[in-house]
Amino acid sequence: MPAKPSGAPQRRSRNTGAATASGGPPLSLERIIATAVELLDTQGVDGLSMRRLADRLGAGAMSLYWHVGNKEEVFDLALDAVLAYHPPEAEAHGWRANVVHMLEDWRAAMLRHPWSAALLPRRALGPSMLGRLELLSQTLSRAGVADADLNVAIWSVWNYVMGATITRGSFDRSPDDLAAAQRRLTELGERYPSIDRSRLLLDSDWDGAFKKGLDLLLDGLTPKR
Amino acid sequence: MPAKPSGAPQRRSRNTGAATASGGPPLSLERIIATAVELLDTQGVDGLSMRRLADRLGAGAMSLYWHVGNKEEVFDLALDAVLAYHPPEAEAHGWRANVVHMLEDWRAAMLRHPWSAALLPRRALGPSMLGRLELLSQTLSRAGVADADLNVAIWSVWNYVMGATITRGSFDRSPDDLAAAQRRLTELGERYPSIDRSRLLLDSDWDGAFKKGLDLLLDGLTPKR
DNA sequence: CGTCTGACTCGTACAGTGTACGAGTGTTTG
DNA sequence: CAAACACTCGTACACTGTACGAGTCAGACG
Repeated sequence: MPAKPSGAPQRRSRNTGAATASGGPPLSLERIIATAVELLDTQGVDGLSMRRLADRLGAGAMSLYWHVGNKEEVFDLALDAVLAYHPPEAEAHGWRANVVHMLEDWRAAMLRHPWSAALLPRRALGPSMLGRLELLSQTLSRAGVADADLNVAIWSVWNYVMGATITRGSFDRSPDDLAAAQRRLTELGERYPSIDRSRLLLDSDWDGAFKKGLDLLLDGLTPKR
Repeated sequence: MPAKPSGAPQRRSRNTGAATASGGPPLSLERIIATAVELLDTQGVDGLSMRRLADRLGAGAMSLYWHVGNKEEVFDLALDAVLAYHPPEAEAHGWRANVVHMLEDWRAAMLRHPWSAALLPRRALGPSMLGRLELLSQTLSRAGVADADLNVAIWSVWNYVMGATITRGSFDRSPDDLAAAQRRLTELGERYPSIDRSRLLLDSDWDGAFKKGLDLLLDGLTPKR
């Protein structure tokens, strides 16, 4: 029996210097995840296959499975890596600025890595997301939101950002798709006149709308001062 | 040359009565999509393969490709089928009730078909979604939202529902997963004290929180009366 | 009647996928 | 030295989406 208990994969990565067959740097969980993120950024969700990932690492496909239980875990870890939050060290701008910073950082991270929006609904909450939730929870609580309203407040803000990011992410497609959308929209002008008139899908100031809506929400959720 | 121009797949479905090899009812786009939804409901996103779908229809796998361009299109059509909105015929409850009804119906549909949340971020807006957007746009506009604020209002509400549904969807997992989550959460109580204290992930009254948050948003977005 | 055209079905084949299995390597420990 | 460990990886298998082309049948046209 070699090792590899499937119940709790170990991923110790002591990495005592053994290089891969092609002489590249040794495999490690960090390197695997970093390369996975790279691959996802350049090729999208469907572009990530275990073989391609291994190739980029100069390793055999099955070598990955020593460090990782299965492909899903690669997705989980890549997602979590990309969503990690490092709050700014010097801050005294008040609770609201902190919350807004964290949420905008979240949104920015997901837009920087568009595949994350497609992955998020499938995966459970990883440490990064839990950390953000915890921060949100603490900050709102400290801002004076009553315990009875806290959960509503947290989820409202959370959901808003989640939805805004996912919606937004589904709109920056390739120029081809964009041209097609333009064509289709004018053709559909009669069927969807109000959407057409407001140029909802075309001219929307996403970032501005995001910020405005968030402000409104926070105004409504926290005790007025 | 048989036919089948790949540029614009035809899917006419004249269906002159030719039955499938196994004697079942003939293939048609409607039957394919309905069965696809069935399969997605019972087996999830990964459970839908062209071969399985064809088997359920009593047809050969490649027969599907006469009616459908590729697998992605099956996803698109299934998603759109599930998200179609049929507003109640008799309504005079005012604009707000109409908006709320449509949004709750949307949320209910997505929770009834959990795979839809995973699919939505990947696909463009289909007719059903556009129809809902159009309705939302018209209703808010008629309710007195100024043109300048209209897009912000639409997207805020939209994003809220989207996020709420996706978040919520990622929490009703199998009993196994739920037990595991419970175990993990108490273990993580020290790392995420505020989440733990508020029992944010466990006891949350999702439906109540959804409605409250939505009310708050609508209050903030529409002219006060 | 024969032939033709188009609608539709489907068997085969191919390249690609995730990963189970087990043999291999080199290092550390007893 | 031997045994245990940490790790790598080639082969194999079941399964995927779908390109290709042959096959079936209904109705139209001569």
